[in-house]
Amino acid sequence: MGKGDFVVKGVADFDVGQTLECGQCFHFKKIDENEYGVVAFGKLLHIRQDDNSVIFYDTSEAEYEEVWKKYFDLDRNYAQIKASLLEKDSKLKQAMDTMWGVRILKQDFFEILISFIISQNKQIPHIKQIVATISRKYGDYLGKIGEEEFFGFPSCEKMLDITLEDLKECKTGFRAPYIMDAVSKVGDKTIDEKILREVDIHVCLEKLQLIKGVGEKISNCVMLFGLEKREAFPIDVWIKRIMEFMYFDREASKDEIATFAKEQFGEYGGYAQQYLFYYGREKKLGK
DNA sequence: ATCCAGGAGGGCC
DNA sequence: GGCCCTCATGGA
Repeated sequence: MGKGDFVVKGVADFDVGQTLECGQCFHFKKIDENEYGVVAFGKLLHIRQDDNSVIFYDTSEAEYEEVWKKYFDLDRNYAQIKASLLEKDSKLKQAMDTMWGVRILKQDFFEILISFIISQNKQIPHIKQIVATISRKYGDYLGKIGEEEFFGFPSCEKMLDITLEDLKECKTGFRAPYIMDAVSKVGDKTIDEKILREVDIHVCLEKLQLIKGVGEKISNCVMLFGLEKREAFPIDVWIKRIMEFMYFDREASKDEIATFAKEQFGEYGGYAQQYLFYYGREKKLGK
């Protein structure tokens, strides 16, 4: 009764583990080595990779084309992106060669917005836990892989009914009123995804920061991971340390780093950021 | 135990 | 503008 498995062979510049574990996504569960359960856009995917062939379990070709190929950004030429970055900056080579299989996911705007509001002053495992709790309590049940149950992230409409107390029960702490504000502003179209996609990065940054608890860093994450603005360059504590270590050899302000990154990486800022973030964090650069 | 985590708001100067 | 404190919670 399954749709059958869909297998993609000969994929380049893609590693499912690296792509999911690099810190851009909080809604997945590792099943085994190179094998994951992933939730996105109200669907559950069971995926596994063996070298350059990727198995999408119980997935039709149509669903792959419509949903997962886009989600994993598989129709983009990363070899060209890497070459362009390297042409200007050979320092990226080691990070890029190590994290060669990272692709930037095209995730849902609303889920990314709420997830990165949650992310402030928290470690990645705990962010994942809170996203899972909110999904379990307020999202739709999507199925299970083994004993693990998966739930979709609730829509904005559904979250409009949630109270501050409900959110605090999900361990969101001082972020609860921030989430309430985001839900309300997306709900009444003060924040409109369609418009945000059309405007340039500076206007987008301003609009996103109308939400309480959303500053420059979270806005840049939302633009990069949820609005496909790949020039965005989020600067968090890690990227700050890594950039200081690799390019400044001294302390540098976030503004200074942002200006440098724009000049150095340009339209590929988001890709550079992701390779550097993941590599630097794994190697504990600058710590 | 104290410190810190993919930050941001608010008060102060 | 910059600097400092605080926010709720859990892991090292």
